[in-house]
Amino acid sequence: MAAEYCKDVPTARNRGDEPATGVRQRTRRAVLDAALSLWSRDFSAPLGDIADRAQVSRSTLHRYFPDRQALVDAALVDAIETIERVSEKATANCATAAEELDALMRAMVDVGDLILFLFSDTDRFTGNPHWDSDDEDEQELATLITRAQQEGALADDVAPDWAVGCFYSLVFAAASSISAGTLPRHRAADLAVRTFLHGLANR
Amino acid sequence: MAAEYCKDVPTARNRGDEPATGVRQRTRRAVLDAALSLWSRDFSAPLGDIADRAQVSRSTLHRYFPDRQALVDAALVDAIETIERVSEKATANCATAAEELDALMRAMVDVGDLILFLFSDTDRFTGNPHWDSDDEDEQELATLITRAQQEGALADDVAPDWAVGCFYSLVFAAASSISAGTLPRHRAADLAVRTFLHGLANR
DNA sequence: CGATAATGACACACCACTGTCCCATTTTGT
DNA sequence: ACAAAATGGGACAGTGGTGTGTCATTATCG
Repeated sequence: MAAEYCKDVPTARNRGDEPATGVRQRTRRAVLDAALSLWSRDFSAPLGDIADRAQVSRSTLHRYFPDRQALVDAALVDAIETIERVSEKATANCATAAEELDALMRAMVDVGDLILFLFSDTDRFTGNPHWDSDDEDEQELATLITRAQQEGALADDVAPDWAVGCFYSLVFAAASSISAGTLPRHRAADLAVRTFLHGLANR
Repeated sequence: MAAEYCKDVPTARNRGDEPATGVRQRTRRAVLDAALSLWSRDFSAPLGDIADRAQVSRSTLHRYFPDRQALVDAALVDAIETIERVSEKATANCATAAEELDALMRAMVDVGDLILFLFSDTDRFTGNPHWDSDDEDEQELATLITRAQQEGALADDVAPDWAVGCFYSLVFAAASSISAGTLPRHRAADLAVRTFLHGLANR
């Protein structure tokens, strides 16, 4: 018999990248959300659990994402896209670098699950072709921090690498507090911003 | 035939809790260290990998820890014990609460792998009978923070819960930087302490 | 040296997750 | 109402981690 079998339905690659009309786009989104939601807490969560969370059969999940790796990749790019979109929107009209850091951190806290997914296990995506997109973001954050140092908002003698790691860690902490119900969202964001800006400010 | 079979050798429970002479104690330690080292980065690491890291056959590993859960429990209590011991030693002769926080954070950074193991996945040990021991530590840290607030070293309007989470997050960040080779140990510890104390200080 | 302790190397059976395939059923759009 | 699209629900084999057990070999200690 012939070589390629058209499986049963889509996979988004079986069709010529048409915008993925209504239904398909929605279930795809549901699966991605479920994956991000579960994998942000436990990356070893099986596909069956994700399908359940997405209220979809495992069959359907496999139709959209042939294997686990495909879903991982898709979740990765989706998370990065969302973060970039949210970040850009949040820092649209900021005067100073400090303001920008403030807004950026609050935006990150709002999508804390994605941060957890991306950074809770550093070498989870090493070697993934899509991971580069995020390196750019980190670089962008590093330059933003340098700018804040030049403006005097942050101390000069702080290693930018530390500032970046510190930034994400505090977002992480805030997101954890929120998801654990320890602190209300706005309060957690306030504290994270305050801790970051004061902690790295000039003495 | 009788009920219980003595397996092949120890398990530490088959014998009457004698101090576990030389060899046994050493291999047990090697396995625990391997488990903590691997699980601190990837909790789904299989027992075979741990046995390899400990330079021990999987058979031997199972002789010391009958099943995965037993090793998890043992690693948990061992990590907690180490942390408590190190903490106590570090904060032995501190005058102020701020000094104590400083020393405590540096001590935590030194055993960063254990912190990663314990806190990288919050609900990893929920329901574990041995997990309580650590709750006490967190409580102790909370009271220490309250004391620092009374002494004026930390701001009053900071929620103790946040301070605790923030404390561990910064330790986490420092440990990550060190293990990634981004920063030398002492530098990372300095920055973490500085960020914490300044970040939560009065304005 | 000799007895016991400790280990290594396998061979299994078991189970959960994965990926594939098929077919019946429901939903969507015309 | 009708055809195509989308889904659900299985059955199935492959795979990797786990736990148990046996036996031969090595290390340790009296």
